[in-house]
Amino acid sequence: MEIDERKRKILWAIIQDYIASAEPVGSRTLSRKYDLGVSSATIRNEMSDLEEMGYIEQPHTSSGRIPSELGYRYYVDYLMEPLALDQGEADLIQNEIASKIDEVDNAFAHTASLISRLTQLTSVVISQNRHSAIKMIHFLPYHKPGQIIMLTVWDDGKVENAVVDIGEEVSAQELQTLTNIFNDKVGSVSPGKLKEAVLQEVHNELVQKKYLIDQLLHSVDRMMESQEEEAINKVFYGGTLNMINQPEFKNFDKIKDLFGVFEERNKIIGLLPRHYEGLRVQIGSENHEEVFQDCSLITATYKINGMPIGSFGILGPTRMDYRRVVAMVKFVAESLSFIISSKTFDS
Amino acid sequence: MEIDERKRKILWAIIQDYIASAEPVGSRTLSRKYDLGVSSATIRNEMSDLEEMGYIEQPHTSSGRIPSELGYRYYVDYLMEPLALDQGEADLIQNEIASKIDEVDNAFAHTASLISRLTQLTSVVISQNRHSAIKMIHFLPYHKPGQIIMLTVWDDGKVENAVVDIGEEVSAQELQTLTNIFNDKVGSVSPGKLKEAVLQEVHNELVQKKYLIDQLLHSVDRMMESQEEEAINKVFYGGTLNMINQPEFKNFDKIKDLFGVFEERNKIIGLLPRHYEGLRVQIGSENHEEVFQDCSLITATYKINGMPIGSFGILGPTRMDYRRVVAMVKFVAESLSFIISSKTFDS
DNA sequence: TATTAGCACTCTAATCGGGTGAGTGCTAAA
DNA sequence: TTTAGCACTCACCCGATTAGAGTGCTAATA
Repeated sequence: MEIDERKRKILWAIIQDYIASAEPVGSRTLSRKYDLGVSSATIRNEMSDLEEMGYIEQPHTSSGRIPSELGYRYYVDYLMEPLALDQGEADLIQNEIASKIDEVDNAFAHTASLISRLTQLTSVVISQNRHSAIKMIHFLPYHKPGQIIMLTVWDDGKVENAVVDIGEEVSAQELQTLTNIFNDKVGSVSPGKLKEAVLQEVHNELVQKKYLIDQLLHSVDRMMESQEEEAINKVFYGGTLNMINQPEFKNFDKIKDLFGVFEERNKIIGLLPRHYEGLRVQIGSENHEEVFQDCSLITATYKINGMPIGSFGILGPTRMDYRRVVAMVKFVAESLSFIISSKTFDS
Repeated sequence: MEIDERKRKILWAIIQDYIASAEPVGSRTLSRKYDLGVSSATIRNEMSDLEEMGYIEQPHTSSGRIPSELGYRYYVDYLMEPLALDQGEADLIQNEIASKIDEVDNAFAHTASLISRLTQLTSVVISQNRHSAIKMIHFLPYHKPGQIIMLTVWDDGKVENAVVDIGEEVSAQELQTLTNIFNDKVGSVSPGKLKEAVLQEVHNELVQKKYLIDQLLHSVDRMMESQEEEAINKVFYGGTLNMINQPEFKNFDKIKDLFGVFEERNKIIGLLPRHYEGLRVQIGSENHEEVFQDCSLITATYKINGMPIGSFGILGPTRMDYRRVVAMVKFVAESLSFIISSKTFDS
């Protein structure tokens, strides 16, 4: 059997109506509310066909039909005409991102919150801090004996500091010397070869400080490790509570499971795209997380100067307004890309 | 009317039973399960008295009785005998805190999570970072022109850094000079007088850098402000989802309101004690937050070297096991105080 | 041949009424 | 003062009934 124009129209109408009402849609409702030009009996026949083809299903005999996952998929791929975001909303989003961009984490958190307010769904931002390399190191005195401050500047512009134990007193002068030695090497040598390179430089009066230098090299290693760990993605949610309002989640166990997943940040990260750059619509069981069986997840990656560095997504019940949400996700990902790129252009 | 020994016993039994079962307690249940030495009819009479006195109430005629807030209050104040924490649990808690103490925030988060697992309730830690003063400042070169790194060491040992715009190129040499000037003053002068003191020092070749110095002073101010903002209490929750399991919260609106309050961190802060040092038991409407009308909140402050720096609390339905929770809160607050104090002894 | 009106049928959700059980309050006897 | 006994109340469960929305099928129609 083939899906002809009339079937398409009916499927479209069923999905429209179901998205709005969350109730199974019957043939009479369709013939009344949508201008299909045929009687409810004809619609019934067509619906019967659509059901056989798997696009819609009946919760029980003698109830109206609801879209199946396949139905939503067809809708998203072929029926849904693109929607331009309302200008007011677009401005709102861009302002929100732009005004908070100085504190990037802050910008993410606020964006997630704003989008969830606009959609009444749950939004999530994942920021994948990419690894970076050390560009400059400073060793500075600290007021506790046997400890110094190590300050590192990274090639993405980030500055980090740590207090490190070195077990002996070192004068400001010596720290300066060490700083110079490390800085000479750190920019020009690969991280693995730093140790070797630094040790080459150690001669004369510094030989007796061999132990100290080992300590420092060790601290640098640790700092790099901890940076890598931090680079593990950060997750920002907005409007998780909105899920409680969705009729498909009027069930305590579901809510509990859902919030449980929200708390396990790693799971969410696994569900959002990392490298894929386009827009992704995952419907129902297409996303492999049990609690999200009744959900759809629309995601896109955002980029800095063309390189994907994180993703943005909106989560809601499969019965969501795909048109609007898709437009929203696209726009947010683009705005994030644009604004973050423009801010870090000179890095 | 006076509350005599028998009434006390009956009230005690009612509360015990209700805490365990979450069901209204009837006179027959009491006479069967508790060895009160009188018939159910007598208990009925006594219960009638207790109700008149306001210690218990009836959800509806012909149901059993449940404790009123006054009843819980009486129980907590006069009936409940103290409970020693199970040794295994005590060890578990201390290990958890001790093993995570290097990252204080981490220790708080894990402690909250552990306690909520042990009690099946929600736990919350508030850490009030006290304000501190700058002890040392370094100005260092940054790789973007017109910007430098400002590194501040605070008198509680914390080290912070920030990249600041200064709008002009400054040599490493000049930065060193400025660092020296600022450092001379910053330790010895009150923050308000820093500006004055620094400017006094500015003569000769530095006069032409007046604008630069203004910029730096401004940055220092901003850093102090932002530190103060951060010093606003941090909140760590554990087991917020446990509230969903409580029969008194089998209601979507309540759950939603509750989680809404959890998200508004400031509200929680307002509910926990800041300066009060002992143990506080707030029952039902004793805590002035509408959503917590059916909750009790048991809190205690923890201290560093005798000075309260935060608080720990457990939130649950009014029908909670006060004996156990009180013991738990006491123990956690003491452990936090002890372990944190011992770690920061030399600060 | 495609469409439609009509009708019997199905299933859910809401409503109603009786029965059950836990519990109370009151009264009168111990 | 305590207790046994009894009438009464109320929530809750269960089954039957009904209303309503919707379907599938059939036969008539264009």
